[in-house]
Amino acid sequence: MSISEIEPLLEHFEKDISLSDSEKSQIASFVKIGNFRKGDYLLCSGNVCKETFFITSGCVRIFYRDQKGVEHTINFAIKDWWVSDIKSFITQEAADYDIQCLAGTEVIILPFEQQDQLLQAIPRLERVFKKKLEKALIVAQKRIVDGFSLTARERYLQFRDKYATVEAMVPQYMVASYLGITKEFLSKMKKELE
Amino acid sequence: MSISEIEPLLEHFEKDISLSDSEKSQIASFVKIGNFRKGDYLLCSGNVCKETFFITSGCVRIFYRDQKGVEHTINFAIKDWWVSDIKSFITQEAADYDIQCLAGTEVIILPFEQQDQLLQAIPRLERVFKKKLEKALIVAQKRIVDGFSLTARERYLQFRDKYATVEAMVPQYMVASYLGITKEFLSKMKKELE
DNA sequence: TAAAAAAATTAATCTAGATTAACAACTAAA
DNA sequence: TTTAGTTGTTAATCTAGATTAATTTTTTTA
Repeated sequence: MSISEIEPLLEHFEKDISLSDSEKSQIASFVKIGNFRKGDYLLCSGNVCKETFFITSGCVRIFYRDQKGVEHTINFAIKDWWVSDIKSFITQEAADYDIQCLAGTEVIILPFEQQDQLLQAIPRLERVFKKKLEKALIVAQKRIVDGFSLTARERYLQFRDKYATVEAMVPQYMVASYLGITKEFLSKMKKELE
Repeated sequence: MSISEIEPLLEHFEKDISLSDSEKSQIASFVKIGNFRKGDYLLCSGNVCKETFFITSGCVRIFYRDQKGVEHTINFAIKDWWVSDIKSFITQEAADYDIQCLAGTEVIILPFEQQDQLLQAIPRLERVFKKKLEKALIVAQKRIVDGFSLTARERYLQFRDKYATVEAMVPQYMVASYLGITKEFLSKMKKELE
């Protein structure tokens, strides 16, 4: 890959650390570009998650399909976010989750083996990846607590507030599955809210 | 601290990386020992979380007290687990959560400033801390999904299975608050399960 | 050892949100 | 421009789990 093609990723890294030109080309040599259409899967549960994706445009969701076939959205990801099934990626075992594009989506792909090499080549990046994990954990803990302490309505209002961009990009029934409620109930709630 | 006093922490680290004797004494110089009685707070919400705790004996829980004063248990921690309010610890801003001892508890304390120094002194430890974060994130994501896809009964059975040790150490109403149900409902469920 | 405090149980009643099912609106392709 | 697929709405009914409140059991402390 050329440096210009992975500019969004470099900018993302440079929020936390600064990079020399040679480091930039090193990074470019470890990643590749992916282009996907709406509906495409970046990962299917049951397969091993062999790469992490950095979204440069579009929108994806990661979700779990339960025993009854009901889908539960774990997260949406848009521009400047990372996605993967982290458990599968780390252990290189079968994934529990699916990752699906909700629009035409461009990603920068960091394969498992290259991630190791990348971190060996530029150990300062450890900090960046660590921060990413910390942030994700804080958000996940908050979501657990919110699930316990807030009503569906309060969770929806909070979501609408914080993720307006996402709400505009995804079908309503996926928002419901992110909030942990049925699409019917979300529809009812939205009507009440006018 | 002497090396022998922090043996459990060293063993914990040595699951992932090996340490020289001089590194061990370095570690010892960064941490201190804490001894708390049942009911004591390691952290009160509103204060800054100035340290991470590594539990060597006893049991603690981290919980959130909501607007109505209802407590929601985010996690229990026993021997060989770390606890802190990670958001507050990282940002050094006021904590949202409380950490309370549920029994006489011995901890090894790693203060905020010393963590930095420790990681600078022994950069290989970054990997250990990263693994810790990854594991915590995987568990948290699973918990979100379980909250959406399982009944209270299924969640309880799973908890009982996985955390039998913890269940034996903590009052039932805290298990309920971990599962996201009321103590009354847990009591009813347990009766049905016989 | 009694008294007080903390934890657990029970049962009746209530409700947020699920389920079901029919229908309507929108989108996209042929 | 029709057809089929996808997404969203509405309304009736149902239920897992909450709430309330009284009572019992267990633990702690004096």
